[in-house]
Amino acid sequence: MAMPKVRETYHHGDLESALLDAATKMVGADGAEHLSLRAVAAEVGVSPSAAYHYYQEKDSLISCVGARLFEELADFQEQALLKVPGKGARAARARFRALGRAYFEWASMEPNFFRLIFGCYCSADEVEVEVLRDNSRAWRLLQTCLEDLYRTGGLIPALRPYAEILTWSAVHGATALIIEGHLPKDSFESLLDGLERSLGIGIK
Amino acid sequence: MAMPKVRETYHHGDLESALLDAATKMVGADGAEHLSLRAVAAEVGVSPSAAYHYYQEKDSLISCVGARLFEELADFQEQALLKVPGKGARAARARFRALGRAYFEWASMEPNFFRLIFGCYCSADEVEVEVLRDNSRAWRLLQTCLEDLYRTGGLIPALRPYAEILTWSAVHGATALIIEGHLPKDSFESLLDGLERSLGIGIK
DNA sequence: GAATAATCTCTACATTGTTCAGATATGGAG
DNA sequence: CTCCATATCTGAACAATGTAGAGATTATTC
Repeated sequence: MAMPKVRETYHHGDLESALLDAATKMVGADGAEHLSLRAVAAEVGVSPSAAYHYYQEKDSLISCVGARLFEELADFQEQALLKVPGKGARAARARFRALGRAYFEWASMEPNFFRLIFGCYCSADEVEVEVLRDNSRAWRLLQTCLEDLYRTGGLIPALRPYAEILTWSAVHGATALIIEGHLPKDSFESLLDGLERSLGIGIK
Repeated sequence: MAMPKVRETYHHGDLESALLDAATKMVGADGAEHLSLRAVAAEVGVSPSAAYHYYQEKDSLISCVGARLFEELADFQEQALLKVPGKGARAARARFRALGRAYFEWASMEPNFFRLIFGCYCSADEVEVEVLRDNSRAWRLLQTCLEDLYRTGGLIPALRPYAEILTWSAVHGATALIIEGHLPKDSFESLLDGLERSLGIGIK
């Protein structure tokens, strides 16, 4: 564990994001369920109460970490997509795989991040479900990817209406099950194979 | 909150399972992350330390709750299967849907149960993954269901090798996403439709 | 440079998981 | 029936936690 920082100025300068950074790091290392507000404050070199000027309670801080991680996941998927340019069916298929792999790889790198954003700390209210989904960047990435596949003929037309929910559910489910040890790691590639074949993706 | 019990005998009689029962109830109501050992002991009418004769630590108790819930989920799915007898393709297809629905319904009834058994408290070691999966009752239910479908011709043969992982991943993923509010509730039926169509289940 | 606001510290409190010495009851041997 | 070993439970204690509030310290604005 890193030595708690000692600062010279009374005012920290950017305590809010310093707390967020420290909390993010510690969530990755130990899981959100073991995060201690006091430990975060100590790591930043500040008294426990100081945190309450920026976060109403410990759970608010955790939620903010979650919000940031949602963006990071989307970033990671976007980066993966950028490595697969092109407009044809072949490229569309490669993007589909890249998208799924990125999801799984991101989760595998820091399982505690994945657990946080899809666990109880970050669950959405019933009201905002529809809004949330349509505005989520990751969801839109998948949508355009499937639309590309559809246009280039790399997706069975009759399955188009189900492609999004099927893909997202399967990729998310496999990732979650593998991370918690209910499926072996190598089953993710099998899942992708199965998804492609069952959706008729990339049939030559 | 129920009044803490007061018992007359010094020895409780069946403290181990009483603690398990109380813990299970409280996990359902408040989530495993908010479970308090002291509260469980108080509910049973016993001092906090008494629990340590049966569970090494708080997390052991939680894990035991999880183990019981795994069985309950399998029971629930078995019950759902019993309502759909028959040997033909039609029955096999109905069982397939019943299995998926049971999974989702069980999780919807008590989301905190689902969160517990598929969260960090119940994750399996890497070593026991293979053993665990093959010995899991729920997994075998799905296996025989898909085998029935395959034999009766209600499943595209080329997809047979992928059917299990695809189905489990998709059903689990959709359930998890819906429970945490990332997908609307009614999308589960769409998912089942999509799964059936993409696997070629029940094509007349 | 003085008043006001923002930022941070200190102390305090209730609650938690956990430990351990000791109290209490139970079951079996004589 | 009695006594003793053993299983079972209690009580007090400890360190750590989240959080509240009063006060100290620095920044900002006029």
